[in-house]
Amino acid sequence: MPNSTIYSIAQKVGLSPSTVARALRSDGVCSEKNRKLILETAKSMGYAPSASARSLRSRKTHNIMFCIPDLYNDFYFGMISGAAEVLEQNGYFAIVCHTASSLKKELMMIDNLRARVGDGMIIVSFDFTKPLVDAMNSCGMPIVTTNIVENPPERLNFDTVYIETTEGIYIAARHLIAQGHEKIGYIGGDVRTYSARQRLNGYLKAIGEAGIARREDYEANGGFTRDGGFVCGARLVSLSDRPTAIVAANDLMALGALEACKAQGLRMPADVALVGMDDTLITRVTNPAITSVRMRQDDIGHIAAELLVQRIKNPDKERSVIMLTPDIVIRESSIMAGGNL
Amino acid sequence: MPNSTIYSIAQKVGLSPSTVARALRSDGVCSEKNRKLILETAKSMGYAPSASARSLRSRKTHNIMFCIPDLYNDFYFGMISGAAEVLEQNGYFAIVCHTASSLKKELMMIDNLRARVGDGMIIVSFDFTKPLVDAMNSCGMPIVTTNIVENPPERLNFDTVYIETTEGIYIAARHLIAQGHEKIGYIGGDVRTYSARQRLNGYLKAIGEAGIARREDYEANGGFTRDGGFVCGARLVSLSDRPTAIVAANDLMALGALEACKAQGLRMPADVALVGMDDTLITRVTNPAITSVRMRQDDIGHIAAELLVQRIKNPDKERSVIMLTPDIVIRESSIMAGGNL
DNA sequence: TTGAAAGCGCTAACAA
DNA sequence: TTGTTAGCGCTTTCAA
Repeated sequence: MPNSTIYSIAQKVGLSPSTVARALRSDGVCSEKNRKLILETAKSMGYAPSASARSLRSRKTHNIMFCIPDLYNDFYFGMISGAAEVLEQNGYFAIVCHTASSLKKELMMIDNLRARVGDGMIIVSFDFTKPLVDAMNSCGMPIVTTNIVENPPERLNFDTVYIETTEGIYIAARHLIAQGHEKIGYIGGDVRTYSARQRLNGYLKAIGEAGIARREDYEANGGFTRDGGFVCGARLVSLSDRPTAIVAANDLMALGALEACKAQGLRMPADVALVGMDDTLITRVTNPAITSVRMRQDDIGHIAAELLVQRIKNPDKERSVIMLTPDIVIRESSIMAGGNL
Repeated sequence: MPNSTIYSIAQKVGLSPSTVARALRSDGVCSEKNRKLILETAKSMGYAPSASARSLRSRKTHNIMFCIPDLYNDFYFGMISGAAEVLEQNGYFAIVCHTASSLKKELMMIDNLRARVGDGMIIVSFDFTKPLVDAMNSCGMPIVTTNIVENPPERLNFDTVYIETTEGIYIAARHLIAQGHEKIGYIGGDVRTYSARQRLNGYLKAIGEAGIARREDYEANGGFTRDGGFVCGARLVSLSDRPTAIVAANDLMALGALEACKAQGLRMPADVALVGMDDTLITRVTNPAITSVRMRQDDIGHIAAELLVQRIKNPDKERSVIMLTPDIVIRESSIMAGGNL
């Protein structure tokens, strides 16, 4: 059906193609009489402008590619909708691309960007390895990342908005300390990864500042999985000198830890208090609901989109790096009064 | 950076643009020597083919638009990945479009499809109202829906793959009946909606077949929300003649019902058995884990993609309507042995 | 206010 | 195997 063009319309109404084109765009100059005629004719002929012809000529697609490593994770929803909102306001359309954390796909997306599938890209990735960073750097198109690159080359050609992970865990631990806890266990990840080190540092900083001595037996590596959280949680709470509170470096591990506590018949938060991280749906479903650190996904999306729009308008502007600070959403798992199993 | 074209490359290597174009496409005929030269030159010049030029000329984008009403719902993940897999195998790239259940956005997406942003569309929508169905019908592009249209006009121009909702609830109730339950409560939705009526019918069919009399006080409208499930669940289990099992028409309501049972100190499944629907993540997080009807999202995605690919290859083929039958994933909430609170 | 003409970068005949 | 040519449908000068 959509096979009519400005030419076929022009022929039908007896005007030139350029007049038709002008009439069709809201901004183009055209007499009211002709515009009305043209619009009606276009409609009756089922006219739809060709996106490729338009963007070939105008060098604009009005699309923004939004690359997500894992759609199966509600962590990214807020980011997507935060960004989409801003993008729409600026006349862009967000194309969500699922990269499944695969470098190959990520590189493919960069190629698509270079092929002008979109006018710019927001990319979320677990690890910005050298090949990816190089591809992004040399691609010559506006890109915004939502993580900081750990060992960046001397010059990065893209903007970044990120949230302080270290601070997030710090806040979680501080919250527990403020509740009077002094024996605080920590379930994190493999410290060979940057992200896991950042988080552990947040924990260490908080207990250090509170004058609490570090205890190796209070630290565990749960691998960011629910099972890992369960195993580590079980181990922590079966220590003879049991921690009275646990910080888990993500909600999945917090869930595992919660289950471990229940399995051992411990009341939460009365016997063990718990804080997770990411503020995902899980935290609202468990019983007790889990206090969690909110990583401000919506703000990240918002700001990423704004940075991108600015960059498209002004490709030569200085690189922006914006840091956000997390906050904590307090639920039943960490509050002394009114807890139940 | 990606500003080199086949012309600039042709000039540099001293060959014609068409030779360059042929060399660049893997299928094009070209001497090995020249191809090598061209490929190297293209790489050194940072060449990236223009997606819009290519698709303007070839009338193909190799994109498929995948419209989802609610990204904040893991129900659709399986569908997306199931479809993406098939699409990728066929050389297509899935563009995920978030319509947020808004008719306006859905119509916008149809317009984008008509503008050839993609070669076809898979659309998931809560309600295929007349304006939407009309737009899809007259758009002249390949479309696949994953729901059945309730009151279709005489002729539909798109393929459909859907899952029998009625059957899903039927299976859920049958499962409970097979466990020996005779007092089975039902938490559904507003029967003014098609989907809620379908589900209720599944429940009625199952108990009818089992010779169990219908009891109005065993049927509740939970509005498909967690809170609704809680209220209805609480009401059901406080009946003097308490049901020993509950079918909830989605997992959110099942969660609410589970919480209501716990709140009343009832053991699950010993005192009350429970089955939900949709097999979302929730079911694995609760304690006990909730038995749920799996709506075979991955298969739906798979088949939708296959139907679409076929339709693109052969636009004139007969309309296909494929019906899938749900199955049930049995977890702790409905099995007599080994249940705990 | 309208029209003519050129060209965005590619593909696809066809000819050499 | 390579080159020539003619568009795909639009936007964008420039001229009328």
